[in-house]
Amino acid sequence: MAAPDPKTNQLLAALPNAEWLRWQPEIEAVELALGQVLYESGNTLSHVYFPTTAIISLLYVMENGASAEIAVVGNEGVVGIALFMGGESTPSRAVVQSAGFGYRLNSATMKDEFGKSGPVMHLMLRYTQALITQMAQTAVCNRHHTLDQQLCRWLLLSLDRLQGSELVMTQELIANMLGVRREGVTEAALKLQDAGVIRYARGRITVLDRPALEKRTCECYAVVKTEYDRLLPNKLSK
Amino acid sequence: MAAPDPKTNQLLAALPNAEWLRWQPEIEAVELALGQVLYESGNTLSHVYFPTTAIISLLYVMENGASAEIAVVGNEGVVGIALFMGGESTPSRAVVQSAGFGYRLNSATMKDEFGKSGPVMHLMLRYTQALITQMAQTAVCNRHHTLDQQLCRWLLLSLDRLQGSELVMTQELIANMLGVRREGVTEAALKLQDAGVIRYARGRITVLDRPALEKRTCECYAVVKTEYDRLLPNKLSK
DNA sequence: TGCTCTATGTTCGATATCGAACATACGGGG
DNA sequence: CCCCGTATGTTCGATATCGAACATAGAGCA
Repeated sequence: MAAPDPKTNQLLAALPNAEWLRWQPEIEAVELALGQVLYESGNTLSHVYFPTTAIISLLYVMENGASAEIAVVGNEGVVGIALFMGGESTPSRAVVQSAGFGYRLNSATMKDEFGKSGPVMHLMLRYTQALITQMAQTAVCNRHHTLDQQLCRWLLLSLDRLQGSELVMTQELIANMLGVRREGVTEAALKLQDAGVIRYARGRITVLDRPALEKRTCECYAVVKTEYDRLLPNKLSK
Repeated sequence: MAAPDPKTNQLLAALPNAEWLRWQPEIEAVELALGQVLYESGNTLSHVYFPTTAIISLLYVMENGASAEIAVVGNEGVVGIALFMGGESTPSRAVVQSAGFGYRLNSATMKDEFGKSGPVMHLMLRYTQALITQMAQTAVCNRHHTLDQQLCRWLLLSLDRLQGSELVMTQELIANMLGVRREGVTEAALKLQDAGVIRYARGRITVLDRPALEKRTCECYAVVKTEYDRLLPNKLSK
């Protein structure tokens, strides 16, 4: 399978032509395998990644090895904001949650472009604000909502970043993302399957009834979605 | 009580002299009363606030009225990052958690200064990255740690933003911040009081043994603290 | 002094999730 | 075709927190 058009990534697509022409020779297509680690907690970043068909999880791994997903990044975003935020690293890990393709840009070029201020900077910052909303809402959701609701939210956020309606993802992995036990995910997923909302088998989950998922999830999904739409309207992609 | 030196705020203190001289005529001292709302979810921000002695909570209020604190901002930071991130608003509310003073700058000036790129931008972005870490860690903590641990984390984060070791804060308010029931806070606080770590009475909490708090809290406190220290070293304040 | 409001303390059963152990079952490689 | 590893299903007691109701007690004010 060949790498998709770079403009499949919405941030790359939103670049004004002048910037895009400057970047074009620098960006590099990469295939991202399930489980691949794009950066490790505390390490200096060598590249930023613009996913096209892959989905990346930002997760925090605790001292005892348990983990929790802080945010998820797909073709709407970029992995490695610490680079242009000025911190160079973050205390989280970026892991490929769904295999696919993306493009990467070396850190020096990214920082150069960002430093020119202008449209690249504003685009990156608006995206970062949307990401902040996702993180904040994850905190709220972890506090107040049931595992059933959170699973729906997670499925919807993943779905929004995929082409079809099938996720290649075991319950075990979802449990790691949500920071709960695998058995809990099994129970919640069973309810959804019994209700005809999803169907799954051995690491493949198919969403059959998206509206039903939206009915079952908490307000957090809509808050995040609305904020992404507001900050990164698709008009930009034209 | 008079307003403290603006440079009590570490971001203002870290400004290079040229920027500081430009800002000085523009910043305005404000007294911030307990419970005062600096901005409301979704509203366009008219100012950014640099707390000196006050502490501000960023919290998300759910549809059903329950709330959860996403992050806390004291004299190390600034309230209203959405302004320079480009979003103008956020789906959260900023409330004064501890009365005190601060300075504010109107949004036009802030955006102007930020747009000049240079040191103001980099400072604001590094701060924003630290804030992102705090939010991310709040999500992790909400998922994995006990109320006892979270109360300790919360007390420590507040303490770091105060002068003395006394917090003016009822258990009811702490419960709102943490997104738990008041009774839960009472139980956790009782354990701490029985252990001689804190003492409290009718809305005043005194921390007697800070090291003990640090022993009882989870790793989240240290992660956040370390990241703030890394991104905003005190060298800047000189 | 006494009243009243607010802050804190206590108890109860209900519920969600955990932790662990074990059962089933699909599917690819030999 | 069978075996084995991985994915999923099931159960049980333990625990943390919830939700609600009620008890106590300091603090300010009439």
